[in-house]
Amino acid sequence: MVAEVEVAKTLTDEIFTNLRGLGQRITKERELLILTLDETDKALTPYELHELASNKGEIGLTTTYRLLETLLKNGYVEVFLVNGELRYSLCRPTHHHHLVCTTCYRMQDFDQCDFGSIELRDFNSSSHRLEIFGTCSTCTLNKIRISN
Amino acid sequence: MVAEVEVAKTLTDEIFTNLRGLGQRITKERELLILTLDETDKALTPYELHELASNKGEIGLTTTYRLLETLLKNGYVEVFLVNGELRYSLCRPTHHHHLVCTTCYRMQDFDQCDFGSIELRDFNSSSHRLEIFGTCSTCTLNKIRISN
DNA sequence: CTGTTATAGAAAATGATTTTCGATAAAGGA
DNA sequence: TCCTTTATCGAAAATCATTTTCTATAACAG
Repeated sequence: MVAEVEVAKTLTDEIFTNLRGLGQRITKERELLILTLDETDKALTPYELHELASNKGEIGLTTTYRLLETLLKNGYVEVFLVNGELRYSLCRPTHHHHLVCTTCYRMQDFDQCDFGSIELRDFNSSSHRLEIFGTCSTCTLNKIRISN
Repeated sequence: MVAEVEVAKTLTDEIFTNLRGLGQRITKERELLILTLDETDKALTPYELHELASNKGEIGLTTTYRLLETLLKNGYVEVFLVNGELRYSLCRPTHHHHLVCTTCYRMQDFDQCDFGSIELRDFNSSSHRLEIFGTCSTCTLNKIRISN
């Protein structure tokens, strides 16, 4: 028996494949937007994503909104409400939580989570969300530097 | 020595006092809005709050937005992003979490929380948020009833 | 009761998101 | 490779939520 080599798919490839499987087309615009989302670890507003992607090719803002909606529906993007704005960040549709820097909007995954075990009375829980807000190490250093 | 009887203030009275302390005025409109928020256990959109309060008196939508902003700034209201909409719910400015019914938007407080103890590398955490989404007992019953 | 000033509310402005619709191009099949 | 089908694109208009502006009103301190 030949050992099957399981090639770890990148997240972007997984998304492309999944969207194609749903009968959707991978256009150069969508590819560009998804790659742009993947390259940053910040949670972006639709406008910011559009700006970033526009540096690499022509993209409409409408298209940006449409792609975010599609990704959201399929669990490949999460929305955060930070400082009153909605920000989007690429993710795998699996269980995880986030550290959100409220200064630079950089995100880190955070996997410690005990909530499978919590007992709830009279409530049929389907999902939960844990977000930890604060300042990342880079922004903490910058603040110290600025105040000196 | 006479034992002081500590009268437990209602949340609404606490808010009125606090706002007055900040030099703000308690108008009949603000009173109406705050009482309306207090009477429901649902998280409301600004529009819904305005509708509800309008049943009891004349209120402008602008005033509704302004009050929500003030309460938010002072920690007496929390915002939730549910099904793509922002919803507000009255709360005490203390540490707690929520069960959110994604069907009727009713909220319950939820106090079990171990996150004081979590160790984070390279992240200066200032706050966190835990939201448990699901279906409350009433909505669960309704769904069963409807499907039969 | 009176004066000061925060607040109310209508209307306009803004800003974000969605819809519309003709033109284009992705992907599957011949 | 070349069609054919049809999902997607993008510009513009429409919509919707929220904020700002401005003047009249009313809360509350003295």
